[in-house]
Amino acid sequence: MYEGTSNTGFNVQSQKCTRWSPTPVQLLVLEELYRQGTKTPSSEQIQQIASQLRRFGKIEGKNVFYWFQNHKARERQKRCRLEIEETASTEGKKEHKLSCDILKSNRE
Amino acid sequence: MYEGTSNTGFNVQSQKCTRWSPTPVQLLVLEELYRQGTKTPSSEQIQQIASQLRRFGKIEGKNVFYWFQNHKARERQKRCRLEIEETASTEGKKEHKLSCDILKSNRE
DNA sequence: GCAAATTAATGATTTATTCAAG
DNA sequence: CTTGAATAAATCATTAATTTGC
Repeated sequence: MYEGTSNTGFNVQSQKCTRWSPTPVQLLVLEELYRQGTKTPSSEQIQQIASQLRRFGKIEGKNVFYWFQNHKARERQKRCRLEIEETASTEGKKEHKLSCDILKSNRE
Repeated sequence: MYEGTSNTGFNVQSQKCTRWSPTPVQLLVLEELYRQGTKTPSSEQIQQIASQLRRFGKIEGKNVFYWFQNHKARERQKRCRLEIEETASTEGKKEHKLSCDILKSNRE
């Protein structure tokens, strides 16, 4: 894992320059931006977002950049995992129309 | 419980149910399947489960589909009641207004 | 004990997302 | 950029538990 685990109890997470993590409000705003269509912001957008979010806590452009990159990747991973899970029993994509058929019977 | 104790004894399961509800045995089997890893069954699985469970009472594929959807969602709800950030009481309103500004400026 | 009234569970619908065809 | 496929989240609606007064 990380290096400073043992030794005397220096709290790596508390005050010094550990890795950035968003404050709750920053996270809320980032998620909202993502939802509204900002998936891969340009560097201009990144700087703008960072400077406005700086009001809620320390943040840099690269943090914003990484956040969007990671968030997009993880959303994709999540969906991939679900789809694989779903089709695990059958192999192909042939069973992908599943629930629609099932539901259609009583859907009028 | 289920059957009426005395003279009002209409069999609840037999005739006049608008919406399905699982018999105890059906519920046990569904829960066991879920516990064993069937979270979002494919349509094939759904049909198999339904026809096996039909032995214990009236049931359709869509009932199975809905049951897994609801069960998964509600299990998740009960396991995820942390991180209520929404409004941090005093700071909440002020920060919310500001985040709206941020979103507006970045929207287009 | 038993139903009417009320509350808690949960089945069924609708809505808002996601990724990735086309 | 638009749209298809497929949810999962949010919501609606009805059933079962329970509370309550008699």
